[in-house]
Amino acid sequence: MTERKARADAARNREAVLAAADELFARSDSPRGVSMEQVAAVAGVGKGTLFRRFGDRNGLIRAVFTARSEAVRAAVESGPPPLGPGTPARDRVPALLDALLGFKLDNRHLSVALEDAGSGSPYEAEHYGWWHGVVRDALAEAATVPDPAFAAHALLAAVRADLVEHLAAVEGLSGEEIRGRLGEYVGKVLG
Amino acid sequence: MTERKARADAARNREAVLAAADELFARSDSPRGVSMEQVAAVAGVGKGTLFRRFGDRNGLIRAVFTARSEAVRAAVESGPPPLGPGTPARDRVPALLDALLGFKLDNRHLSVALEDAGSGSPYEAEHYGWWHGVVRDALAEAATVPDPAFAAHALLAAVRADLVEHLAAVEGLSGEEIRGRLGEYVGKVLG
DNA sequence: TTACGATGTGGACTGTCGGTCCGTTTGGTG
DNA sequence: CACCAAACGGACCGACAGTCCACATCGTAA
Repeated sequence: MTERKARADAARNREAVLAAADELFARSDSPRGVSMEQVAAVAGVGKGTLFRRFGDRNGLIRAVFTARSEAVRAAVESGPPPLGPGTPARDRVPALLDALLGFKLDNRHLSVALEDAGSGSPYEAEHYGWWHGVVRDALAEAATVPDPAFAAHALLAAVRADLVEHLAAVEGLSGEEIRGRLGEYVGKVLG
Repeated sequence: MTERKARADAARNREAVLAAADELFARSDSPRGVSMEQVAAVAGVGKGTLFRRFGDRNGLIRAVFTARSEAVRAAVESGPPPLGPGTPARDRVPALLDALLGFKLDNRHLSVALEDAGSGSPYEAEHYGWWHGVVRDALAEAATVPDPAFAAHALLAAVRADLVEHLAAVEGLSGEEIRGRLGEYVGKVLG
């Protein structure tokens, strides 16, 4: 029964690393410009600690991403309409995609870093599976599209981080403009 | 006027490198598993030569990709309907996307390698700009969608290499199944 | 309070890889 | 055949992900 309590310094370090990584990814132009050594240094922690806690580079990025996206996830899983469950499917699909887009706009660097993903496609990340499931189910319930699973993939692809980044940075669209266009597009797909 | 003729060995080496890279990308599971040194070795060429000809890793991948996609490009630019110009826009859009999907299915490794892209998003590659232009124009002509530029991005996103790879490898769909679903989806978008 | 061992720590070290540099070779030209 | 720009190749460099292990620290039980 004597379960050793987790050490306090470990938790503190974990937070420090998460904060440092978040910070650095936000500052750097390209996620590849951020090295693990930098993260460790800024967090005031040794490299060994970093790898012990997060396994590898991807693990770290995923951890930061997960922490950041907790709020949206909660809103979708148990928030009020139109995002939460119990919304008419027809209205929920656009709301879901808009929320995801909003999140990516607010966390561009981080999202790009995650999809950059080193090895392993974004489609292996558990968070993608989760979004796909939610959107697919909503589409199925709306029943306006022949193959909900495929349509969910296709719609999610329309808000991929690097596309969003391109629209914002290269084509110079504002967040609101992108949201508007996505909304129209989703409307068209829903028929 | 005395223009020196290009050296024959240079051309030969260029081809050797292209072939070696193609080969290696096809064999390897992940594009990152292929190093420049390997390519050089298989091509029977020094590393210096490799970099002199192609600039950097991305340059090499782009060159291989460009060489491979010459045929599709030609078919779109000056081939017979429904791919070539002079096709009713309403029919051309699905044909374009199907052709692009077909190409990616036939060249999965290479396409993934290109989108992997090291630094720099796929949206910076000139070939993306070209496809986007063609699809956008066709959509504009068809006039069934409010914002052709955005819709073109969204539709092209639906055939991104890593998504196609995921559908094929993880979800186990055959090429024909993917084509079918994409066709339905495009139909829905065109309204 | 103290002694002890599980847990955590940090940074030196390693292997790999992209990219550069430069002395040498080679193919075309006159 | 002599010449030289173009092409070559591989030793070399710096950076970085990931490993390893001697050492420090926290929580526990006596």
